[in-house]
Amino acid sequence: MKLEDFGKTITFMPDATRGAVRFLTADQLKSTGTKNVVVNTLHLMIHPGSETIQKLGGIHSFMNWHEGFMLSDSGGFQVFSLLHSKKWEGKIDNNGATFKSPREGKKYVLTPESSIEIQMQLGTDILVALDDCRDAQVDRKEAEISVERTLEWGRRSLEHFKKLKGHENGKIISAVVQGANYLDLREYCAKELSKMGFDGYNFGGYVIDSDGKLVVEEMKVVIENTPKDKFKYAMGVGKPQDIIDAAKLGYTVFDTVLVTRNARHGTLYSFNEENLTMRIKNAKYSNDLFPIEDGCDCEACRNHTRAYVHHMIRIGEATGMTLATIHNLRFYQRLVEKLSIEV
RNA sequence: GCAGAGGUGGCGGAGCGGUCAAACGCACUUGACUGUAAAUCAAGCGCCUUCGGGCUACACAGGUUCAAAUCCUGUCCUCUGCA
Repeated sequence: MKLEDFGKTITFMPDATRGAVRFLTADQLKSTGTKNVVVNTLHLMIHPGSETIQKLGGIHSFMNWHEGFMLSDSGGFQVFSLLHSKKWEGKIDNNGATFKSPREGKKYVLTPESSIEIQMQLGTDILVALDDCRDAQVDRKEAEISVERTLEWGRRSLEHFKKLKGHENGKIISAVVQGANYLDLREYCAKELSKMGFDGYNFGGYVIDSDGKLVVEEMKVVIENTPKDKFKYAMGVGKPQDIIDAAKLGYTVFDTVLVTRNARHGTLYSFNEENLTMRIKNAKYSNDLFPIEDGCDCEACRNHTRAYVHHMIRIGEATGMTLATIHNLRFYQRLVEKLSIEV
């Protein structure tokens, strides 16, 4: 597939935040039908460092992943999940964000320019402009700050991308639309970013409200106010139903941590279950000889019983997490295949 | 046999007169996780309940006390040292 066709069909990208989809080897990931994956700028910047990855031949080669494209998230989500939520010390101003890693006590600075620089060094194909990500329900004033900063950081990111000849080097760049749950701010942010001319537009912010519902109205506004011929990426979306709903709106690119994290925690997906999920750790599966999902062609379902996966996960054996992750990712790829046929 | 230590909920292990249905782990039951500081986190976990509370419990049997898992006596077990 050519990079200009990215997002023309629905794609689900697992998160390999620190350079691996947790508990899977590249071959195992490949077996799930996964093509494109997401890595994280901040986490790879801290370990092992973007220069190191560059010296080692780039992230594709480092991870031995050649099935599809790699997208690097800018670190904007960590501005929200680590700094705004005060899990890490640091500060955010109009120039950028400073993260103090509690593990090494070392400071890391992410500016629009440095984020792009790092992403170029990583060697990913699809870059993301740095943004100031916020919760879905921040107050109006905070949302306005977030939008203005995201616009300015978007402008600077794009400028730096061009300066480093991103397109000439075979890369594309997307921008993130912020605005929390204020529809007019979403519209404003989308329109302003669109004027700048990015290759794709991402719906950013925390994608679910306090009731756990996908913020559909906000997502719709962003679709309506960004160029039709550019890909739309719903960052962090989501539960199977959320992906179905977002795809109906026009989003074609998805990633979420839920698939793999749920797998590790024992929540598995199945089209045979009423709400599409089953909790494999539940006592009732302890002597169940059926596969996780009848009809699934993944390694876990072809070779193992629910009882086995139940046991492996309960005793904390890594094999259980691996099998569960393989199954959940295969489920998502099958989900996306179904959606592509319907769309 | 002698000397010492001890017997607490499914297990390990606190408590050593009242605030103890009993800390803290583990196990168990259920739930949550949405651009990953998550192999994490939360709730429940004697029995009954109209959710106010009630009942039975800390080896067993007695006793002291207003009050005992906690103090005393006896019985039965377990472990460690010495013979």
